[in-house]
Amino acid sequence: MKNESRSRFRSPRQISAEGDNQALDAVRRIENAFFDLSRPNTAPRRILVEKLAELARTGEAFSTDDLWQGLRAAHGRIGRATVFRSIEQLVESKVLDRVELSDGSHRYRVCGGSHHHHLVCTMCNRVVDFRECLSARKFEEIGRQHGFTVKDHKLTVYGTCDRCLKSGGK
Amino acid sequence: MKNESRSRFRSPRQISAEGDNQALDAVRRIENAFFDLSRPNTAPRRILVEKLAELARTGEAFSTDDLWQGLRAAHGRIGRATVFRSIEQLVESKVLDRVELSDGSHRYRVCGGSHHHHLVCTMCNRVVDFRECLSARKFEEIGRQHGFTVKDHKLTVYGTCDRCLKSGGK
DNA sequence: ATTGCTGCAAAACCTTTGCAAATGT
DNA sequence: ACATTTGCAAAGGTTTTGCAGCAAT
Repeated sequence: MKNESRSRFRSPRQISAEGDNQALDAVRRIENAFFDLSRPNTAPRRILVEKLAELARTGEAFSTDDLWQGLRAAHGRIGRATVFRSIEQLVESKVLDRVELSDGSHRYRVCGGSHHHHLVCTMCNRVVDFRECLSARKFEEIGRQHGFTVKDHKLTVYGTCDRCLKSGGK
Repeated sequence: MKNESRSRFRSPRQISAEGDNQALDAVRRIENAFFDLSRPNTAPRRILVEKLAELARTGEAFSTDDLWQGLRAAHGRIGRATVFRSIEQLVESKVLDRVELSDGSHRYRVCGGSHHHHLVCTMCNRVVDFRECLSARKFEEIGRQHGFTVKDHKLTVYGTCDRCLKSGGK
């Protein structure tokens, strides 16, 4: 079993300290989300936390199937249902974001704690965060104009990332 | 088997129509969308146009199943597949908008020709348009900051409409 | 006559559910 | 011991696909 030290994992290339902090923060938030909901610290959950921490570090977006494959590759014998149930809980706990791709399918992503939205490459499905948004006042105003009490919002921007542009428009 | 990202290109831009008679305009745009893609003016399509014109008038959001049920009630003998294929084409042609509800499911909606976004009631799933948005310059800037060429975006606001608020919290 | 659409049914896809067995506390 | 979670398999719901027949041009 792995001993969780605070030392850094080997990083393939230099990643900003901010990124590492975010990943560490993510681990804490993932663990909290699980422990808030229930007691048992089970093997599948430890593996999940480990995997999600890795995904938090790289910022990769993944499908439920990606995650399932990754988990069983790392540890075999993990049920699909467990993955679905965990993802559901973690989305609920605001640890994961559900991102809608341009084709209508979904990916998940370990999200930083603060307000942000997503920029999605329509070719490679890479997802990147950004912070720009309308002001809270603007949203209230939109609600007021139509008789709604605004609770939440989602802004997703679609485009092509420079990697894909370079590697031939296709 | 993997879910290969299907090459689904989004069509360029929407036509600025801004007409007040949105329903009539919608009929024209629906017909154009069909005729642009193919020649045959078939019975199912005429029924579809009729039904969609009605939905444009009421501004109602509908699921694929809603539409299928509505069509067969109105005319019987319409295949599910035909409905799916038509919706796909019409979304492609920017005649229909795909709206994501707060639970992740989708509804469709005949959209006005001009730029707009959606305000969704999380209780009754009513959908309303609004025009507020970030400026085009802002989107370009977001893209530039992350090395993306921005093509499109989607802003969805979730809340509770006053009807639902009045009729008890639930 | 040719071309492309349509309905049907089957297949594929993705997600949820039921339950016995395993696991953590 | 007890409560909860897990894995499995089956079910559920939705969307896609293959194809023979049909309709429009």
